[in-house]
Amino acid sequence: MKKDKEILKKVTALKEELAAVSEAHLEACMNKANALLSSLYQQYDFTRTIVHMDMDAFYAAVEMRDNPSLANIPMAVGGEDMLSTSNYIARRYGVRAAMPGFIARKLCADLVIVPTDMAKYSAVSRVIRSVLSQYDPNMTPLSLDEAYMDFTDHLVKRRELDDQSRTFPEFSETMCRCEPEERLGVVSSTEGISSAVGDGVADVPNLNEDNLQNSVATDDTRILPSATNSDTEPSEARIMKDTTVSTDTSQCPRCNMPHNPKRILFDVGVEDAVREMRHRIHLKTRLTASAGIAANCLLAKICSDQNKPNGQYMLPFTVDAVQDFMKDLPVRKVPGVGKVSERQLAAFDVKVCSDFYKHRDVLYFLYSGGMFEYFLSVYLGLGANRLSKNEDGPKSKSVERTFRGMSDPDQLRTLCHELSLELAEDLKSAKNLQGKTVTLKIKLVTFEVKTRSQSLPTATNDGEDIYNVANQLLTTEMKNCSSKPLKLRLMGVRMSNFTTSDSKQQKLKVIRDTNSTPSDKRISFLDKIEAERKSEKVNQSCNEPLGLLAYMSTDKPIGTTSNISNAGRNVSTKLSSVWDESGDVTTRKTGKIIELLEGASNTDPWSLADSTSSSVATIPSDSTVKTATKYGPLDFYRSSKSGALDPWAKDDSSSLGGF
DNA sequence: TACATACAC
DNA sequence: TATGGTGTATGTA
Repeated sequence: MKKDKEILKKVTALKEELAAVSEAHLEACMNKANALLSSLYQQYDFTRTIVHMDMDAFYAAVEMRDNPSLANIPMAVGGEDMLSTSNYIARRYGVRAAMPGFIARKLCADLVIVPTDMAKYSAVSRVIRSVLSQYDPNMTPLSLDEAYMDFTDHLVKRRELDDQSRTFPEFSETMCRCEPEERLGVVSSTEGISSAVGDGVADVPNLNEDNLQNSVATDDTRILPSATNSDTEPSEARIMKDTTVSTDTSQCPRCNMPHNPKRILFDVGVEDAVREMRHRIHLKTRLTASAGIAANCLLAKICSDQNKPNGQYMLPFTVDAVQDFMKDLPVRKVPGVGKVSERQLAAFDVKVCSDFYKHRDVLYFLYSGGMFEYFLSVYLGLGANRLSKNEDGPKSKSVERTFRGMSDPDQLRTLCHELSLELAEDLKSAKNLQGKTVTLKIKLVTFEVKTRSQSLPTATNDGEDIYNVANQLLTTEMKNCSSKPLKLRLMGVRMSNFTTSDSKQQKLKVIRDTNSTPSDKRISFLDKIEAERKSEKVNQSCNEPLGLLAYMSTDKPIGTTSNISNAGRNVSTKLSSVWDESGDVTTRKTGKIIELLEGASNTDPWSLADSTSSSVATIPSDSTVKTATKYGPLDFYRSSKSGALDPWAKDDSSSLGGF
């Protein structure tokens, strides 16, 4: 409603812009687009076979599995405030994920809402992943219930597998569904599996089939008809007619259920491989999955949605098939095109992917280069066909909480403190991550969202450090709109800009000192820094430009920008935070850290010009400069005898910040 | 770097 | 009866 208006406003603005543009300009846009198109066209690559698998209504399916009374009624998983997912019955009423519970109830009065149990879903997810890994050890999960796999290598190996390795028991609730684990010749670690069992998947008889003589009953094996087209049928439907039921009623020693004499043999082709994978997920979890098979991730992902639930779809590996498939695909199905983009694009008559082509001149004009290229590549059906290796840790960590309108500053501060401490704990348990950028997020009662961030010169994960920054940002915000009360419905704290083993990140270190600090203390602080560096196992050479951090005491607020001139060169700096003797961040309102990123000279005095006060300060020439040749940055501090010469004394004589 | 948006799950 | 939490990417300034 209100959102719609904003989108509309943006669209009309864009339309006006478009109307004002000359035809010649649009023609130029068309030419550019065509040029890009022909270069993109070169990029087709059908050498890999990518599979995207997606569990059907995952959370809801798990809950239905574990509580059969939920199986035939509309239900959803989540809270009254927000649903995570709904089962297919509830979907018929329009009940969807990301829908608040009270709206869902309006749509479906009988809706049963089951609370989320992430621990359980994680456990199930581990079991699923153990299956997926056997088809691609480098499988990359997108979430608990979704993953990409590159089947290329498996398909090669698969041709060498004997029938037995491609044979699995039929699914039956009341019979043994165990299978030998290593039959595909892929060593699978069973640790994850065994820990998952008992945890969250107690209902699955026994998933921990380490190996076993639970071999295949070959006489009763059904051969799948070789699949020629995309499969929409549930795998059970493929089981062949009636066969004599075996008289083998021996029990499985692991799950204590009778062996199922009925077996399914899966073929060596791609589609059977994927059907087999889905079947094995079903055997192990009693849950169904859908899958897409295509030449790249983009297509595979779109395809997995095609025959959902409990189906799969393969897009043939030819340019024609791909283009034909994309032609009529609604843009909304494209990953990355959400509600807003859909509306926006629709306003310019772009509804299906071929419209990306049809209106390429207009789109070229309207969108950024990156977005435009994405649109065209989507139109062509191009996408990554190597799975990214997920090797970098998280790029940010955050904690946020929604509550009922709150405006009391003390309460807000308390909350901010709690969030900061929580975040700190998260960071510590996440490989002791340390970050430099703290972001405060607030959502007003009006649903307006604001983020305010501030970067520190050094990384931290200390709760109080984080709070100091977050609270500073919060205070600024509260002051900033003091006319109104600043009523919030959400507050969040995020840390980003994590320190990596990159030399870049370790370029700068802080040296600080006060004149009240005896020199031994100063030295111990230097030692501390030194020790820190050693512990970070740095062995970078000194190719970086010399850097320096100086400390100055002031009452300027954080965020004040200053210009420092170093040998005639201006370097813009920003007041960011204050350290005490131990190097810990303590105060936020007084003090100043100045970073000089380049051009440090270790002999000349530095002159400092504060842009806000126009005052000029000069570092006395008796300053002592230390060079840390091994690590790159220049360490700089002044000898103890600063005295009256200290140019910064005028800023705050009480805590005279000497070097 | 700071901020707003959009998006996915 | 009143709309979540976590994380990523991108555009823009």
